[in-house]
Amino acid sequence: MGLSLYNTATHTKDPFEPLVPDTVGMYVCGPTVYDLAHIGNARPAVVFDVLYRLLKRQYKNVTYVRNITDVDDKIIDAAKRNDETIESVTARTSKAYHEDMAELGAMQPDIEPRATAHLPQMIEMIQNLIDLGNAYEAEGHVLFAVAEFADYGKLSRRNRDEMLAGARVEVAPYKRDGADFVLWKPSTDDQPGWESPWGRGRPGWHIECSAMSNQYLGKTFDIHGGGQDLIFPHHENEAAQSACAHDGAPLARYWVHNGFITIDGEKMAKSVGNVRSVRQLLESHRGETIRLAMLGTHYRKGLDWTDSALKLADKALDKWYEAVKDVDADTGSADHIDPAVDAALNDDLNTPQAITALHALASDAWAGNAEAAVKLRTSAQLLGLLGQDSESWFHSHVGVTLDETKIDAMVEARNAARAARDFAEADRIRGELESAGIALEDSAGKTYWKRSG
RNA sequence: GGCCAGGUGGCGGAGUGGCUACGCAGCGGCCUGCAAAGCCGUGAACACCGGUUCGAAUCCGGUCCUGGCCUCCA
Repeated sequence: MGLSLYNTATHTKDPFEPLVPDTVGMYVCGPTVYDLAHIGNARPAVVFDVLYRLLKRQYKNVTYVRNITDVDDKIIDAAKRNDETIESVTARTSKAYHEDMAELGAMQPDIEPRATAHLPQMIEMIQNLIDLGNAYEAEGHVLFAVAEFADYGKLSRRNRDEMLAGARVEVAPYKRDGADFVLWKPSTDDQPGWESPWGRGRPGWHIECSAMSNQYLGKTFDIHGGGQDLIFPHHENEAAQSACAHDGAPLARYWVHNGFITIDGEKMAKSVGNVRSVRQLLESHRGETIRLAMLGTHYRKGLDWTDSALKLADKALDKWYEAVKDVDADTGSADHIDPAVDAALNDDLNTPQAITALHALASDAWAGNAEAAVKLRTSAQLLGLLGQDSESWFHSHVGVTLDETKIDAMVEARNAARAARDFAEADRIRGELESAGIALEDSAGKTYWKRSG
């Protein structure tokens, strides 16, 4: 079963063939580190993590690059606002990003380049574009000359005339063409800056991805991913710069974009005041629950984030962890992967379909099919789920108030009461645990407890 | 205004021509000291109007509605 991916460049689901056999390069636009990651930042991290896991299974050499943008005006603003240095803002928020993504079960990319560590490469590429006549210097800025690149607008399917007609911002007077965009801009003394042939300044937003992807993955690589909002202008501009700098070689072969998240049907935005940080969600939900809730909708669709979706995910995980109770967490062997899960994922990452197949396995496992339980464990791990022991899943919860030794003692006391047929006492203990958020389950001679609510 | 996605049962969510997923919730039952979980059974949908076809949620045309982008944004 071969992988196919919906390619924004062709608008069709295309069979995936790497440029070099057995070798895949994937570049995903990572966070601008100026604030805590919100769930919109988390979606691509989780979606491309699933793709990464899938690719690693099928190809020998997979290189996953996800950048960290640590030079940006939003960072400058945040530093001013918090009366904090820029380095402190970027160090603090990228650390938080790593912690939060790890909680969601997202693996670290192979390479995580930082923009500020690649200034020489960016400057070189910009100079190269000037030399080739694709960029020009004007009032301390360097601008990309859109008119010199015939394919500009192809990826995002828009033409320059329409864009200019719809433009809602003043066009800077030094631009030759209203659509020209900044490769380099001057910095004032209180802004971060680097020496360059055009004076002290800093890079425009798009150039870092072109320079860094070139360094780690080469002129043309296989998969370029990110959120849908990046198609224009970010990816359009990256593609234009890179193609011009590389004699027309296309930047990426498959462009993969995830859809947006809304909150209770509304756009998530600072102006609406409904931005949910991952950190905040982790206060009341386990990371794995958030991850499953995210994978419950196909990645290209809009995802409405609601409490009921989280409850659904939590419930499903309870059921699955119960079904794989007797299967070690690290049983994973490719032989046990369910073909239906595999097929669903290979079909443009159809995670909802894969989840359906997991439900079917859980049913079989519940019916006593031990092989199905093993398959459930190993197949779920393709989606980065069911990676922990069932007991630690059930016992883990946020806001723990009772310690486990005490719970175990109470469970024992209750079982003693049950054995003595003192059901009033047994129920009293059950009630006490319940009000502390602990649910008991008597099954097959053993009593399990788990966190509820 | 331009471009791009969508509109599926009470809710979530797959499905590109026929076999009417799946999960949650509901209803009836089995099981259980109680409970939970599980199991069996069950009702319920394809925005609207035309068209193509033996047959359409699925293809074509139109209408209405929703979201995103066009400016920083995952």
